[in-house]
Amino acid sequence: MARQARTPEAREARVKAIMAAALDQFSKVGFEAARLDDIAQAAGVAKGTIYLYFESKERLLEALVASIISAPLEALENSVSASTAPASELLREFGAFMAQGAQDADRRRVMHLVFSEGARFPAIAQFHHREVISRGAALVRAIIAKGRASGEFVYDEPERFPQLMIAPALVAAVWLHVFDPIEKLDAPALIAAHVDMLLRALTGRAD
Amino acid sequence: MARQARTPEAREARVKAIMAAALDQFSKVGFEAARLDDIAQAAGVAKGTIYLYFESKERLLEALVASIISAPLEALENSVSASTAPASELLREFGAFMAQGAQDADRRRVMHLVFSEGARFPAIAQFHHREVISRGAALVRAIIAKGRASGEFVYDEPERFPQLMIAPALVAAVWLHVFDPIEKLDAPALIAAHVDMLLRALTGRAD
DNA sequence: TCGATAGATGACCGTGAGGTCATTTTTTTG
DNA sequence: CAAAAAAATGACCTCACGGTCATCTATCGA
Repeated sequence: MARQARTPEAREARVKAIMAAALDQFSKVGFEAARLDDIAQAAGVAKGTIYLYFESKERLLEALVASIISAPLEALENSVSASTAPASELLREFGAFMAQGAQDADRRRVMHLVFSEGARFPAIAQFHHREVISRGAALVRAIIAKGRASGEFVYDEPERFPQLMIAPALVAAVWLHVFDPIEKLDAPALIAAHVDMLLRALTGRAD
Repeated sequence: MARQARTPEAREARVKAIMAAALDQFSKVGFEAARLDDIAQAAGVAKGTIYLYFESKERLLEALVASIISAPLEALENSVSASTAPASELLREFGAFMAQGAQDADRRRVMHLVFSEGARFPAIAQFHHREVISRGAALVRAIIAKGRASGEFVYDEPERFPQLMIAPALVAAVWLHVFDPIEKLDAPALIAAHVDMLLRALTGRAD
């Protein structure tokens, strides 16, 4: 096995390789069933090496989930708060963001992991709720409030239940993992249809 | 430990007890982590007894998932096909059915199990798709087609993506399992809001 | 060039769980 | 009531995996 120079970059690359391999395994066989030996092998390191970077299998999962979330939501938040576009346009942007997320296998796999194992790992559920769910919900609420204020939207139920906006992303994540071999799903089209429907309901018009 | 007479009823009761205990454990700690010893103890039998009724842990999971599905969907199908009510009424009925499902902890737990472990157990994913997903989708399609035919509905995207109708049930199942300790969700209200929104989009009216 | 130090390794340990089966208990039968 | 049959039991076997740590290796400072 080739050894690398001990630069910080090499260290980071190694951590990334371990996390990528772990996501692979966790996602494929589940957290419990995933074997550290396999993860180590896939990452090109020895099992002991994993313990130089992560305290335990559970911490590895946590670090992994945290690492995937990162910047994208923040970019959307900035874009939305800076924009002067009509609320319907912002909702479409949100939809495009979800569609993009649905295309990204890593993000989908992390989502599915959170939904599958989150109940058993409060730290992960908490983190995901704080960093993704609640931020996404706030964004949806802000957009709808804006549309209501401008008179563009005449209906505000989804402001009470922002989950209704995010639902198709969840459906896509679950479907692509569980039912895709049985029946294919065009996730971006699903999300687009959902946004379309939402806008019809919100504006009361067929545009 | 009390022994029971060997009537068929006793046998069935024992099978049910084992499956109930198994659902408990699988749902609480996941399939892999669930221990047969615990399931046996909770069911009031010895571990060996489980193997008199189920070939393996995996078969136990399959039997369990299959057993929960049962009749309720069929009742809804019959009710819908017999009804002469307007399509919007039928959609609300479907919503009520989902809301009821969201209240039933066992059904929710099975749903969550399927979504969590389904990818690893093709038999389960296949079964659930055939017995629940595709039947639910067909029902939604039929209702919307009826509404379109009668001129009641002026929009048909959800006919292409019946998943959009079912989405909030999935959201509810996942949310109640993963995020409920962090943020409560009123699942029936969520579903009602969703149906309301769907109807606005479908009819083009604010009723 | 040569210790010294930090990093990496993988054989090994302990534990715990799925599954088996000889034994025990209950029921049935003659 | 006794003996045979069926059902239930739980101690035990096997094996695999998370985690450890003595050993080895690469890098670096002098």
